Amino acid sequence: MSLPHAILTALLEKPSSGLELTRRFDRSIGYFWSATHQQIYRELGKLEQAGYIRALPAPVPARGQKKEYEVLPAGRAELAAWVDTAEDPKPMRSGLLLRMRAAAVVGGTGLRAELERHLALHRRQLDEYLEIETRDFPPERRATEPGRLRHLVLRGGIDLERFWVEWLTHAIGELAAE
Amino acid sequence: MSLPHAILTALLEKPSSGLELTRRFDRSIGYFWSATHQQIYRELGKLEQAGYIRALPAPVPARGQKKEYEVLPAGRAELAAWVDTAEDPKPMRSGLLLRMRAAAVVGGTGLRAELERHLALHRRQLDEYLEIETRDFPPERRATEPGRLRHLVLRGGIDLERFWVEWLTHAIGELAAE
DNA sequence: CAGCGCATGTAAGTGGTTACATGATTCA
DNA sequence: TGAATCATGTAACCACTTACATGCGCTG
Repeated sequence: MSLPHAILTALLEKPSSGLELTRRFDRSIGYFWSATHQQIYRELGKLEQAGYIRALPAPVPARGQKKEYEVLPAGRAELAAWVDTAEDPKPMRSGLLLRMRAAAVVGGTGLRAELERHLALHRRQLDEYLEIETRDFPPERRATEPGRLRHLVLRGGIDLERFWVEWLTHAIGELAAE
Repeated sequence: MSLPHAILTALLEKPSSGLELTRRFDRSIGYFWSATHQQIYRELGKLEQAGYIRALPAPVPARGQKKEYEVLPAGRAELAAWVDTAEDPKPMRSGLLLRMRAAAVVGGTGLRAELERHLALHRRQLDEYLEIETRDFPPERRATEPGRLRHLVLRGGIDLERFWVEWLTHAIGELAAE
């Protein structure tokens, strides 16, 4: 039940239309809470009905016309309340680990290549995060509010990708040593 | 679309009833592909219909009676084929990181406590994995088939929990330094 | 024989994915 | 004016979650 809160956060950072939100999800919030444009439009409708956001008055309201949304006080209050709720981490789900476990039972020749492929993908993601870090968080901005929290979030993404790169490298080495 | 393959893997490791599978998911395969008993029963029905598994002949087939399943050759073939397919890693989804990003916008007083809580949970999970490692994978078994792949999978779980513990510890330290 | 735990299931609801539909704008 | 692109939306489907229902077997 977190998509609406992801959208509220994004809209507070900057009022946007549905498609703009979609794009921003693709390269920012979506790194830890992804969403497609269909989800976003549906959710925008619900949030508007709930009185959490409103569409800025548009000259010609019609299908195919851009519609900008902004967060209302009730929406900000809802988000602030949600921030202070507790929620257990969801158990992880990794198709790759599952594949590996299955390979331990039935064998399989393509596993090595699949590990290499994932390694390349995670390396690319790591590089992307590191670029964002040097661009948006120069050392002097890292310790000051409100950048500190956002930098910690990015750090989480970076360290997670590093974990994958290291584990995959290790796994490939083990498989090669057969 | 991986639950059926998780079940096939588990059944190949050891033929089981639905409830036994549920329990084994809770403390083994479920660490990287969790499932509830409702999902498992439903999926067992589908797998049986597809001819991938069969129920071992029971003395009294009736509701409330235990039903053991075993994998048929077609099921093993399906699993072997699946192991050699490619699949991109799904973008991660973390409610905690989202909360943190929201806190950067609307503030929030409970974030610190929530981080501590998650830290405790991840520490406990890490300990559990480490116990499994010392119990099931003594050093001499780690390099030999077929334990090597399974040990790599466990290693993945361990390193992932270590990542969380380290990141959370760092984040809590940063927040304390206000 | 009542109550509890084991075991298998059904039903309804939610959230996310995939495929498609429609209107507006721009530009060759 | 027709094709490409921007922008908003609908519909069907699928996986997962939550709540509940039912029957068997053992034990007090």
